Amino acid sequence: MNLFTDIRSLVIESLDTMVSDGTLPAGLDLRNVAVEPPRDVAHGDMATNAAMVLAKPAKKKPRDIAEALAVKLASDDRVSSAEVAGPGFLNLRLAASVWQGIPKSVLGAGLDFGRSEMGQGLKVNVEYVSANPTGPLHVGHTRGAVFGDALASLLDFAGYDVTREYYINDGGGQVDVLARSVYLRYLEAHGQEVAFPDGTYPGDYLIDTGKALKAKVGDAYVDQPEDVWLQEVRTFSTDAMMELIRADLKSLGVVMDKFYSEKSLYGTGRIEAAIGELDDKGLIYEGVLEPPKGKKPEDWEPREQTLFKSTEHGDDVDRPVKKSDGAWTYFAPDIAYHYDKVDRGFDMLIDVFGADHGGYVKRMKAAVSALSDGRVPLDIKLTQLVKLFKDGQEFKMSKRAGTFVTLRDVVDLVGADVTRFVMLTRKNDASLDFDFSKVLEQSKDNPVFYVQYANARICSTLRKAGEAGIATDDATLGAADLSLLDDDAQLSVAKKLAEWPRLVDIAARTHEPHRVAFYLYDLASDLHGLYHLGKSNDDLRFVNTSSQSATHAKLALARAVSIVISAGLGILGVNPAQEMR
RNA sequence: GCACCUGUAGCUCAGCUGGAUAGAGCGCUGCCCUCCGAAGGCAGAGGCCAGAGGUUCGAAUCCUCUCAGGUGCGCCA
Repeated sequence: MNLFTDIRSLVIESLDTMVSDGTLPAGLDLRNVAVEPPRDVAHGDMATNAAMVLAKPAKKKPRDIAEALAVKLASDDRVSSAEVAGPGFLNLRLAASVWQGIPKSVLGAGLDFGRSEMGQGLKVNVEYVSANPTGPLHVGHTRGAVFGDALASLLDFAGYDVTREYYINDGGGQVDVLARSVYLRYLEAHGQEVAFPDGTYPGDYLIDTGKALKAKVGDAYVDQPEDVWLQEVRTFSTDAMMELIRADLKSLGVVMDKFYSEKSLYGTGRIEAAIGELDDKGLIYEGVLEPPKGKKPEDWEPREQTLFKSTEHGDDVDRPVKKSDGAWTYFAPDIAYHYDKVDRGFDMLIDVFGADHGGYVKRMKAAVSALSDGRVPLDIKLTQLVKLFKDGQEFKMSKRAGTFVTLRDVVDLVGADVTRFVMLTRKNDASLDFDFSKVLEQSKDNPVFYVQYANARICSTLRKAGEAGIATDDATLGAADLSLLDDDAQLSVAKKLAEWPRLVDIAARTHEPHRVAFYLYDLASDLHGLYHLGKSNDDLRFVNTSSQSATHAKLALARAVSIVISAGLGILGVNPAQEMR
């Protein structure tokens, strides 16, 4: 249920009757008619812009439309008043019983309250992380992982059929580099002195992989030429790295539905098929690209390459799919991979990239647009960088300085819950400050704590009530007489709860899970405020033994808040704490 | 040079398919614990929404240009 869409339906129905009784002309476009919470609570519970939107096409004054509409709306039981205000807003106040019914709805639906049909079961593929399998995940990947995972959960909650996917870049030159690096560690495991030249990965994390290789093949590759061992060591190494990465992700609570290997595209004709598809559409040609103006590479030479005419689908320049030596560029398998996603029947694709891949967005969209004839939308979300702080001091990551921070470091230090929540307290396209000291602080300055604390408070209150002999199970609370919730402070919390389904729709539509985090903070704030009113007003104390029925009603409201916090945190992948320690 | 992202209170940031007097936290000032968790609450001060044009009933939001910061720009992925 979503009260805002319910009331919007009522507005639309009323407008329809106004059409049939001749107040409004037929054939009006009602799509821009909105029912929203007003910014200022003094304006009522909901406002509609219907009169202003329709004034011009209906050739009527907005206030005239609004007044006629007000009469219609006021006749509905749910509406207690409808007033024309400002330039033609219609401010609605809903009957207290509507708000009093919200906790009951929440208790009835449980964690599914707010679940939406918006997605209509459409198949969505969310691709995220997709880090090169050459080492452990670092902080930058962490943000992408959390963002993608929360977005996937959000879309699931909004009624989409979601697949979480990781694209393994195991087909390019960097896995050769990995294989050579592991080979050096392998030699080291055999007691040889090794040096790591430029173009190899000197990180300690490959020591174990080298030993594991030794355990598997013994000395079979020692002092052998590269063509003997490269292919096998490459497979062995990428498998090992993916095992590492899966474990890293798992420590964050991220579990993928599918890992898709780039390598699996080679030698199977799939790249050729994808490029062939583009060729059939007349989008592939041989040509020479202009050098970028103002930043000409020093070794620039005009060379003929196979190009994709991405400019026909919104890109700025055409992009090479083959190198001048005839080998595929990295773009070609990416095209094939996205072609495969389209082929698997997804209705919508989402890619989550780091901001440093921003230059890649237009060509990828162009490719999907071309391959699906514009049928399948691709949204690419870029996650901006994470700046690390300790005690307010920024420190830069540097492998050389030993301040390279991995995902695992972060999770070990502050925990998966804190990591996830903090990563979502900023819009994806804004950079994020992550202060190791601050995120562990137990104060309202720390939103993770603040939201957790609200839930813990409710759980504590319910526990206390139970100890006082008051039944606190959901069935009892759901049957409470909620008309006893008649204070404005209580009703405004119920109103905030009623916004949850609407927020889910907005966040899912905009692909912005951070909205959930901000909503939860607001809800927590309302709860804390209401809680404190109980300090000075016994009637507002959740547990007040002088009236058992009122206590049940108030606990129903509190429990409903707890349920929505739990559901919201669930989307973010954060555990709702029952108590603070 | 071009593309993308960002610019909102002293600081860090929200701001709904364009809506009414632009919000929150920190910091600052002043209050509130015999009582459900004060790890909290209430109130106050603080704004040219980077700047300039435009679109319209109405713009922080959409369009154009300018400025500032970030990211990237064939044969790396």
